[in-house]
Amino acid sequence: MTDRVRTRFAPSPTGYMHIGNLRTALYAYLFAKANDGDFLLRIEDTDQKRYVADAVDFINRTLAAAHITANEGPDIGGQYGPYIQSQRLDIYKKYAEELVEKGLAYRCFCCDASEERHQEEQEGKSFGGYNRACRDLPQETIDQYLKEGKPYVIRQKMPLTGETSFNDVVHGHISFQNETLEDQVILKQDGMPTYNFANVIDDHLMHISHVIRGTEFITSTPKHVLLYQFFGWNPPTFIHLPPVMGKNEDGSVSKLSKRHGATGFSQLVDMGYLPEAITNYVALLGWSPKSEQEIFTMDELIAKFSLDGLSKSPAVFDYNKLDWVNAEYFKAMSDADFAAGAKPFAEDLANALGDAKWTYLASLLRTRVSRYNEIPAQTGFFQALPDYDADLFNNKRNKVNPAKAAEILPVVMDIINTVEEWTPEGIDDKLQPGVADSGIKMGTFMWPARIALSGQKVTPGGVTELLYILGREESVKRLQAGLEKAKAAAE
RNA sequence: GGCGCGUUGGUCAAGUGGUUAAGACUCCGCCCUCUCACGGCGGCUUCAAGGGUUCGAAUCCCUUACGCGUCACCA
Repeated sequence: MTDRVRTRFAPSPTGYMHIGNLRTALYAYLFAKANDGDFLLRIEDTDQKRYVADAVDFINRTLAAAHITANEGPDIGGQYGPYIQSQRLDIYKKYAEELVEKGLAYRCFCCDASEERHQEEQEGKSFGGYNRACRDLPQETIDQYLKEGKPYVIRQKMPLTGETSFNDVVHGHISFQNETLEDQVILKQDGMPTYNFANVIDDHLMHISHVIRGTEFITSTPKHVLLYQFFGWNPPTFIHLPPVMGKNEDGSVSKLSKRHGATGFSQLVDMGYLPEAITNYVALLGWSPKSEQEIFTMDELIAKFSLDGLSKSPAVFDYNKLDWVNAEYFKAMSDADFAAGAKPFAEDLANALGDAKWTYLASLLRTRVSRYNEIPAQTGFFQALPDYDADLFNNKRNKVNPAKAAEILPVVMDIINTVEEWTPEGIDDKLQPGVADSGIKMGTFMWPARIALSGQKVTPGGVTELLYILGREESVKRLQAGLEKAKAAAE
């Protein structure tokens, strides 16, 4: 075999992919591409109990959205397929039998209800482990059981002494005492292989050169290494990634999961984060380009990615930083693209405004939101003037109060009456000189207008922009109502 | 509990025996300004603790603490 770099992403089909999993896929993809290698997708569905319908489709869609494309996989095929483990059962069976024949594995007829045993261990803290009762069964007994049709599993025969070690790219040399290794099941009663077995067989058969996966697999790696030895195969290079953590309510952290809120890739997209931004942020969680650049296209990531930038310690997922990254992408977008992307998040308003005004509004919003779903909160007043309090007319800094507002508002209305062309420029052409003529400071002058127009102190854009978007008729109506409100409050 | 891995500001993180310990996010202040935002400038806050080794340690060694992971016919 050549020394071509080949990596893989091997998820089990649960209908969910949080960004920790996505990151694993991303790094495997980046590393392969950075080295002109192949990246493949393999579905590890050896646990029928956990199988989720359409999960494979979901994984495909997620990877596609993140622009992570496989060279080989269930839908694309490839010369080492099939790429779905449940379709490779005869392969695992063959290799498991080979190990039994070599005396490196054995049939175990104990059939203990492992799930219950596991439960007990978890709760009772009795970390017993399998007692190896069937490890040295006499051949006659085995034949007898087989004839009776007694169900069995196949277990890996671990060495009882010595140690097994391997070199991990991020952690260095790691070794385990063989006596601590359980005679793990490699082939289940139902004929399915376990993860620890199928993984090794497939990685070898698919010529995987670098195994990139989470640290949770580091303790099972010696078992894998032993399996490679049993078969006389060269193990791949191991790269164990530190976990992505989520912040718990009490301030502690733990491995990212659904408990931590919306951390699924698709959930984040639904919130209005751009797939590119999510990928960009995730790339930086646990890997450093060792430069000050933080915004990367996928091609740049591929060009810059290298294993020595991987960190050993867990990283905490931070929405603040994701917001910032996403905002950077917004700032780099064209108004038209932003308007199009934002539309689904404010469908009614966009339709009511029409393309021209919606695009204009979007241009104002583009630097003011860090994800699309912040838009409704900032634009609700365009569709319906909120029932605001006249108290809003008070503003110390600009020396405005309801009485002052009652003086200013009529002037505003007079000015906009003179506007000929209802465009931002046309409005501003009258507004600017009008304010100057009034002798009132700009900030003071605009304050009551903004309140009357929007019913709130903070608006995306200034009065000119609000007037334009609202339209002449609606603007006058709101200014008039504001005047009444200010007058009433001034008395 | 055994085993494994980890620990640089609130978060991400550079740093590999000699640096004023980068940079980014967050937060705060100032400037710009028709509010907000953008942009510009500045500030707060860090080598988990204790022992060594060394002329010199965030960097090397040991111990402790803490965190995470793992001990399934789950992956």
